[in-house]
Amino acid sequence: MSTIRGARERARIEVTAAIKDEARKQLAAEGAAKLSLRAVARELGMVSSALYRYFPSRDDLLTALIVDAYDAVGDVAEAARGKSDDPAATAHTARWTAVTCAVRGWALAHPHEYALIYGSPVPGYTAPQDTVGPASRVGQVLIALVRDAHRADGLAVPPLAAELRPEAARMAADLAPDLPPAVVASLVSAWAQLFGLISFELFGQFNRVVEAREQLFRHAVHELGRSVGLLDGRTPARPGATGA
Amino acid sequence: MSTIRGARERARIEVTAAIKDEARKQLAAEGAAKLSLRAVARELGMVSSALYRYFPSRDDLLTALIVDAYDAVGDVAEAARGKSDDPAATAHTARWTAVTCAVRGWALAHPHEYALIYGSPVPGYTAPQDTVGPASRVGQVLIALVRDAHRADGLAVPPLAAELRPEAARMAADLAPDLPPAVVASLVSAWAQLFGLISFELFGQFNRVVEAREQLFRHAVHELGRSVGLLDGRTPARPGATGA
DNA sequence: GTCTATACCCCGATAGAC
DNA sequence: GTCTATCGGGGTATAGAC
Repeated sequence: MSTIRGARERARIEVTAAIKDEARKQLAAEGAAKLSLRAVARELGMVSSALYRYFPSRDDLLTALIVDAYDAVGDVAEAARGKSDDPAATAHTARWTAVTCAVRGWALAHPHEYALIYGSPVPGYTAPQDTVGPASRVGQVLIALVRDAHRADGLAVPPLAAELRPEAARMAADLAPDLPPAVVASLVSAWAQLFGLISFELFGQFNRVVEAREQLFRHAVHELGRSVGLLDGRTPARPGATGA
Repeated sequence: MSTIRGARERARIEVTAAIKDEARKQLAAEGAAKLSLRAVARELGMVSSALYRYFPSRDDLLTALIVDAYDAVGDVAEAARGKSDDPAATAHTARWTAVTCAVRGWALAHPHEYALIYGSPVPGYTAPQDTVGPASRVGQVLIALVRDAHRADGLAVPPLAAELRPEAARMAADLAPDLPPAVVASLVSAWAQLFGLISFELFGQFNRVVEAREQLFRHAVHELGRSVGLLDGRTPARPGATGA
């Protein structure tokens, strides 16, 4: 009996995966707004009403795709933090570059899933609570990376406008109490700016403007790394530098 | 007879405007992917086939909305460049802040039109040539602003990675031959990063993360201004500075 | 868990009368 | 330039048989 239930569950998992795979194909063809259970069923040789046993509504399927996409890019970012281009474990800028380039690489390889999570919100769809954990993973990787750098080499703490000080303190308390508030504020900015670079490339704003996109990206994220205080070999010798 | 033609043309312009206004409302409710001529006609008390006298297809209506949106944000940016917060005409960072804040303000006031032009591309729609001019206007404003600063006070030319040098030269030749290539490359990056900040705020990535969004934005764009070489009062005294 | 059938909607686009 | 009518699609979701 347990084997029967096991077999049934296995089948269910397989069909669920097939539905999501087909849905991802449709995402590419028609976009998230037009994702339809019927079309997925048709392509799978099923009838639409059968899908409702797997996903109670179109929005639930969409949520599953969103969670999967956040997890996929989160996996890629975490893996890239583990192995950097540079063998020296202390080369934190190399890791910063590795993580940001890995995120860009995933986005270029999965443009429609990227658009699903970092593009315009799907009209009429409101993300349930299930998505907030996965959505934070790339940010967590960046925080962890900067934290490592802070502990090992210190950071060149960036300047912080007076009007931003309370918010920086609040964000730091929320996100990384062990980091200087100015670093956390710059990191949140850098996080948004990083995805700005990727989105412009992916969404066509760089058409007829930028050709060597990887070079521009690497240059920009290198500067972003500096903006959050990463030192890339230089010893601080600047007033704001913090020790390990 | 000329008055008749005038009246007809006036009526045509008014109906065209009414169609676009209603289409913009639908953009907000359903998103660009689901924009439908039929729904627009229904809401206007017309029949769908009548709309085809004004827009030969759904995509043509979409194109008109896209061009209008680019022109609207372009207008706002150009106006903000004219009048800055700071009375001193040479306060180029103040103008930089004014322009970027104006763009953000327009985006917050018109989130769906913003999503139409800076969000995920509409599936199945390819932008015709008509959009490329209007699409470049904000970028042109930023270039003009930096050019003014360059002529008046000089710029602190940012560092330029060797691998980016050819592309920077190419972009400079295309976009602003009178500016140092390193400045042009940084400006293109800053342009993308600026919209990254706005998109994250608008598309919900800052939910539960950033509260004082205007303060964070102002801080970030101030740093972006520095990254392209704006001096904000400081005299350069740095090796890369260029005179007027 | 899959099927058929159904209720009740939506769309783009065109033809031809007025 | 607006209308009716039409072609030929599309969709979500449920009921009920098997």
